[in-house]
Amino acid sequence: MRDFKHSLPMELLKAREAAMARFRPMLREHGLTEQQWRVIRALSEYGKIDASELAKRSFLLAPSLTRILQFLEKEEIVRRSTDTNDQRRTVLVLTGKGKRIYSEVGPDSEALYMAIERDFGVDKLEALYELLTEFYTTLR
Amino acid sequence: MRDFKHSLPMELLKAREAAMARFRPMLREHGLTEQQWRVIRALSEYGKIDASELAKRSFLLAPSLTRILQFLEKEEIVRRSTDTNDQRRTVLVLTGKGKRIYSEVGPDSEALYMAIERDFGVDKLEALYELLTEFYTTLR
DNA sequence: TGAATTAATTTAACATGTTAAGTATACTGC
DNA sequence: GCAGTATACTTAACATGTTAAATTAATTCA
Repeated sequence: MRDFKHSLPMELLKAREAAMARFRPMLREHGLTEQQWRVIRALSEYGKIDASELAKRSFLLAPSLTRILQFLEKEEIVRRSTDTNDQRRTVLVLTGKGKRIYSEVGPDSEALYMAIERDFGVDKLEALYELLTEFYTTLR
Repeated sequence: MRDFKHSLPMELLKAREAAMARFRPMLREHGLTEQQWRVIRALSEYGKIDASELAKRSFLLAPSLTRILQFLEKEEIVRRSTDTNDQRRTVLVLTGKGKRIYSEVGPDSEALYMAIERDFGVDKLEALYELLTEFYTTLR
């Protein structure tokens, strides 16, 4: 039987956890979870998009996104409206508050990325990105 | 601001999800979650160990492990006892049923690993393991 | 056109992730 | 030997992950 140390999902989890251990405290300072930040970031980059698109961009399952949007709407970080051409669709945008939060968290996030690049090396980080992308592209 | 496509935690998540998408249906057939399987696997490899050790081996936080062990004990997959030298510690072992489950799931898991090796390439998979290990070792 | 099907989102139910607080036992130094 | 501290879990509370089912609005096609 394969050595437990070579459990691929667990190794990916460990790497992810090592990264998140750096980001999580910073996000917590801003009162956000990782997933809420992913949604804010996606909305900031892609502007006005519907929930399906947002789910893809932020890599969240629909039920998770539903709950997160309920929270973000309550906090007045996002605003929702109904697509006029397709009433099944919800369209999301960042509010002023949402944009302000993005502009506050963004630089902190960027600083942590640069620290990771410094510690691990830009070249190796690029190689890792490359392998990861190739991996999940191949497996699909 | 960094391109959203270069979000490291998300890329790691995507890779992990691509792998789990293959394992999850198989585990479901056996009535297990990924985490329950990690616990069974760790107990099978390391024998009789206490909860702290088990948490480390299966990479689970203590509260998650507590709940998982409650489930596995109810299902009579693991048996718990108290360490005689340190009554704070819980010691876990697989039951006969637990060992049987391990022997049934193990080969299915192995087959999926071999399929991944075939699709992605053993060499690249090794390189990925290498980079991942180096990454989380460096970041700690 | 209207019944059947498909698509977008939500709800439900249960498992796990995450942080903080609680409980019981062991250890340490005076 | 005992007060104070540390350790090993467990519980609590809330957020997210995962699957299935429900709801509502579009689409299809006989």
